[in-house]
Amino acid sequence: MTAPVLLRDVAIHPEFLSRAEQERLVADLRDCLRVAPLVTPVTPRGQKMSVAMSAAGRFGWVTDRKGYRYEERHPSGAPWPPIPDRVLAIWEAVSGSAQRPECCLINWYGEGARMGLHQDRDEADFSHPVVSISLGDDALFRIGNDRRGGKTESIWLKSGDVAVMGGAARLRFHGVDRIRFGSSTLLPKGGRINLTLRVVR
DNA sequence: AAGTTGCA
DNA sequence: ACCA
Repeated sequence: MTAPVLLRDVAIHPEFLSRAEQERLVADLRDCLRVAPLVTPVTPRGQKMSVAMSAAGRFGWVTDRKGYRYEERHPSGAPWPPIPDRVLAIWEAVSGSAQRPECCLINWYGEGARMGLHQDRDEADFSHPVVSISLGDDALFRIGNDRRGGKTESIWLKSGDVAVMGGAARLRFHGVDRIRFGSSTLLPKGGRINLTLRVVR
């Protein structure tokens, strides 16, 4: 395990997960997605997002014409599946938080998918970090400031990297500018899965 | 409002 | 690649 890299107060653990661990995680996630299939979310302004989304845990983050919020059920009406133990173990290893995450957002990036600069601020307590796990294709991650505007910095995240956004990084605007589609062999059809773990209440 | 585009 |  390599020492964490700091980028604008985000602690990035390169290659935190071995290839075998990544493969086991992907198998767990396939089980989750059978219960809670990926959906293409719509923003409150009616624009389709380019990422496909699902979740595990008590709460899932959702967006539609009504707004951004946490919901206890998938849009189908079914409860979200539990967060896999292997995912919880990563949180316990890096978060420094005594509380367990209540949401594991599952974002799937296909070719050309992006995530615009945004803040994670739909949670009640910002003293808990957000933990982000990268699986599959490389992603160009960008991080800025607590408010829109100003300088930003970017880094390529690779499969198995784990990023912790806590403290000064917790409310920074961040996003994904680009995916190097096909750069990893983890997912046979290509693409990237990002897991974000959060304490919601 | 977690998007999109045009321009430096 | 980056920003308004």
